Amino acid sequence: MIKNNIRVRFAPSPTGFLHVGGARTALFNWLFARHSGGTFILRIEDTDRERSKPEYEEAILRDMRWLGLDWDEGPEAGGEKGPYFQTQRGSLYKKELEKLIFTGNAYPCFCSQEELAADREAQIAVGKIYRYSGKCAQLTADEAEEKSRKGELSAIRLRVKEGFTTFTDIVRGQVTVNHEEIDDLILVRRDGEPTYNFVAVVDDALMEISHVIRGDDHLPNTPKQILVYNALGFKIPQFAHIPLILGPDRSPLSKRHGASSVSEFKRQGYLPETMVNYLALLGWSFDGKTEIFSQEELIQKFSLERVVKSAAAFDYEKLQWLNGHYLRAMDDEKMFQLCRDYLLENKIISQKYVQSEDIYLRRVVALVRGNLKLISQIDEQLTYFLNDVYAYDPQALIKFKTAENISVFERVIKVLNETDSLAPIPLEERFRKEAVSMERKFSELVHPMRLAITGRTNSPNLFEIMEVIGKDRCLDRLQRFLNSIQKTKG
RNA sequence: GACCCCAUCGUCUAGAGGCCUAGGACACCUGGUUUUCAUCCAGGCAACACGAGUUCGAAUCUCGUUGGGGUCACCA
Repeated sequence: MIKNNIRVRFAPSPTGFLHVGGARTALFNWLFARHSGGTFILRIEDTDRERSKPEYEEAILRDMRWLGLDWDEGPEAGGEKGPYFQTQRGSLYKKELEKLIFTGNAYPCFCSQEELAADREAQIAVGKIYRYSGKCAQLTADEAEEKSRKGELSAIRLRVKEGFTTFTDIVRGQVTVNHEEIDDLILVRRDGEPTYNFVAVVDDALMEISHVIRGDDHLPNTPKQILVYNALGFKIPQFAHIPLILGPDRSPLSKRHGASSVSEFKRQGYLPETMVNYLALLGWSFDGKTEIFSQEELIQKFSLERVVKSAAAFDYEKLQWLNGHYLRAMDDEKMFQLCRDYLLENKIISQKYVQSEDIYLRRVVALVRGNLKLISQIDEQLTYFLNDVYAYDPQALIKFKTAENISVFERVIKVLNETDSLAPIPLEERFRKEAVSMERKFSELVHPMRLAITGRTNSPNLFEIMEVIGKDRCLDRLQRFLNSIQKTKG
């Protein structure tokens, strides 16, 4: 496919799992790229060597793939503008830094951390806002050289002149910041490591990023970065800052609200199509009416102009409803595979059982799937299919374990014994007739039977269950229930 | 605290001066379908944060107040 000049990127730090906020940022970038025929780039911002871990990096790639967010350039994909790991781009930063020093847009700062800290405290004590004094900005080239010759270490700062920076954000509109609000920011630390606001700009510029789509939290960084773009002589990209995702209590979404990382949602039994659809709806809408979007429809309909400005609270209930929707729409084979994988992963059933009972399991899943909103709920739907001994619902037990039900169960067992085929429709017909002849309501027959055969008051179609479980097991279960009534009531 | 951003039902949102007695979805409530649950169907509850302007007319424009969020690092 021929790509145009639209290039966007998602740039996670491998310091943790992929958070839903990050996932949505990635999604919006991806949708924008796919919609416009542009290029989607994945860049790993791993310069925080203490917190970055390879396992997080792997997890992020895995979760991105699970969501279906494929990247055109980046780790494992390669690309012309690499490397795509910041830790491998040191020489590029060095080269750009030299440009800045040569043009006088950056200068060495010899102030020690202690000095700066003291300065800060002094200013705060007087009730002023802390700003770097600009002391080292005054140093002449000779003075600076003299200091370095004496072995004094320096950080490198950007020289910020007076004035205002204005930019137009695609979702926020025009934003203006007075340079008084901006310090002479550090570009390279005393230890030689470049800082985020410097490397992000260099990377975005060198990778020819046309649209920077990222979280709201970067909005205050943007004027600083524009200053760096200008100092470097690079073209400024378009910016689009998307609002943050909050928890149900409107504080930033975190683990204490429940699941907050993509892998956690996956583990709980959510589908990737659910996550993509829901995340797209969180902060974006098409017409305010349509709720269900396939990935193709999202690509076709997405636009940054329709991204909302305000932060959205994550609604776990709506997510679950959506998942139920996608689960219902799924074909039996895929549903079976997902359930089987879930049951195997959580060691609820063994590989051996899956192999020997393949047909049985398929029929069971097809039966109970109607009640699932999460794949993980398959577990508790399965109890009476996997075990012949199970607890009875206590309330229902009181209701149905009655002396008068003795004759009911005797009849039911007799009828079932005389029945050869358990095909659900004729079987139901047979019991309907039986209810009439017993002068009982059909439900008065079905409910006690359900309790005996499943242990519960609700289940899928009882007669389909009976067919799947088989005549012998059903008779055993009915007989066992009858015996227990006779023992206490007889 | 300073600076920046935001503000429509409980939640996600539609709404870009008259189409709004504010629409849709989740949740909730009622009824229907079903052997039960789930589904499905029908209906209901429920919001323009507040106060001043501008205007013939404001959810929509302006200002202020309040509330929420973000950022203020030699973290990313």
